Amino acid sequence: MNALSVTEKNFHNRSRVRQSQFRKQQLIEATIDCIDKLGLSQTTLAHISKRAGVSQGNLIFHFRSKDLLLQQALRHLSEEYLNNWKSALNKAKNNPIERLCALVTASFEPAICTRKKISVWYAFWGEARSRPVYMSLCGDHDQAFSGALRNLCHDLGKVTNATLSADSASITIEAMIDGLWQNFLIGPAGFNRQQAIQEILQLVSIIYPDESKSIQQLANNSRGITR
Amino acid sequence: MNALSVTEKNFHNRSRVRQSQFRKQQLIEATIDCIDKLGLSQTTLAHISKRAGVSQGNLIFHFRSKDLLLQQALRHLSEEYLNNWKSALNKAKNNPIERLCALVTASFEPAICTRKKISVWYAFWGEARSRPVYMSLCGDHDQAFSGALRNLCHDLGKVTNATLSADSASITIEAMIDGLWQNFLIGPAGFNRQQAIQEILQLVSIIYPDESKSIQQLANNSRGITR
DNA sequence: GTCTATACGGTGATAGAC
DNA sequence: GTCTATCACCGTATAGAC
Repeated sequence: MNALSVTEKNFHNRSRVRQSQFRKQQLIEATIDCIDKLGLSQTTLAHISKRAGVSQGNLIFHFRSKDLLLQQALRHLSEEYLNNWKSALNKAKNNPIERLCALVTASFEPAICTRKKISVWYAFWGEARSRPVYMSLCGDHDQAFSGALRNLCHDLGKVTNATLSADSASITIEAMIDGLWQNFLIGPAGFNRQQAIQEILQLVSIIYPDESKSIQQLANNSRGITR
Repeated sequence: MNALSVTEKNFHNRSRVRQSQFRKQQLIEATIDCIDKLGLSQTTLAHISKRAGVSQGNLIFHFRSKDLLLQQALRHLSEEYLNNWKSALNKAKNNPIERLCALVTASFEPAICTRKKISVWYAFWGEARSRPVYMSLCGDHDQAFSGALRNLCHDLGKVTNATLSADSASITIEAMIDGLWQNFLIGPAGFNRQQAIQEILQLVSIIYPDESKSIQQLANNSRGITR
């Protein structure tokens, strides 16, 4: 085996791998669609394959079993969520209140916060107790987020007045985010992302009253962006 | 048919109805256990009947179909939840802040707030989009609660200082309750009801800062009771 | 009301051609 | 990689005895 053939092989492997990855992504999307539309209990390989426009055998070929396919779907959502808030945090300036607002509003960005995806999250959460795999996939994303939020609240508590302890602030803010998410699923009809962001930033404002003006500014900016 | 026979018939009917109701309740409990332990997607008549100690045919006899059984299970949870906060509200004094605290802490009473029941709620929410029946069963309970909460926040806003508008306050408090519930399912290991109540009352305190002392008193009382 | 036995359809997964 | 054909199983629901 000479150098050239190795390069060629790598090239082709990579290309194949990429195509395979792309196909997998596509099948995962179809799976998520089905879970949203049918619920986990009625999501079958038949439905998924039909929606994806491939054969049932093809699904098994790519994921080995239905179980692993569902796990990959959850993993996909989880990583997407993780990447989203991490990049939001990276884009934010070093100012702690800006970082907090960035983290907090990230959960309501259009890429993450859709009725479909939230519905699928709930489907998995509903089975999390019976499937440790789901639980750990959910738990990992959750712990990282909680940790980042808690750190920011601690930092912020050192530089500005707070009406709650750092730990309480982070628990409160996170619970509020989760609760607002639920509104997209079973809440009032007109509820939307702008409203969610507005409410959560108001909450941050009453936790850190001295920062309310800068928070208001950030809110105005983000409103401009998301429109 | 004379008067006596009618009375007798009513008596026997009532007795039978009651026994039947009791049996149904028992079967619903088994169903909830299964949804918690297995998830909705693996909850089968076989598992439920085994857990309840009856035959599979018996289940169908009482509920006509698996679908209706699941609906009854959800309805059971929903009514239990509704009755719980309504009776908490009835027991509370007329003082608006006490009423708000009663409503808010009701969601964390031991009868309602167990890991098992929360897990089952999530299972149903996860299928709510695909099953309009579930959605409306969830939505009804939710709307009544939201309405009561909103009214209380409006009343309270008239008699005391508030850092949020009445509408925002009620949205925030409700989201916080929902988000705290999620902590029981996938949150940190040590999370418990006392902590949840403490956090939610702190939130109420910073929304209605002038009431924080009386809220603190109520918190101490409830801690004594729940221990 | 409760049981057992059974019908029937759908489900995940395999085998093998292309 | 993708398909079709096929299998073995498990799910709900029914029928009918007790």
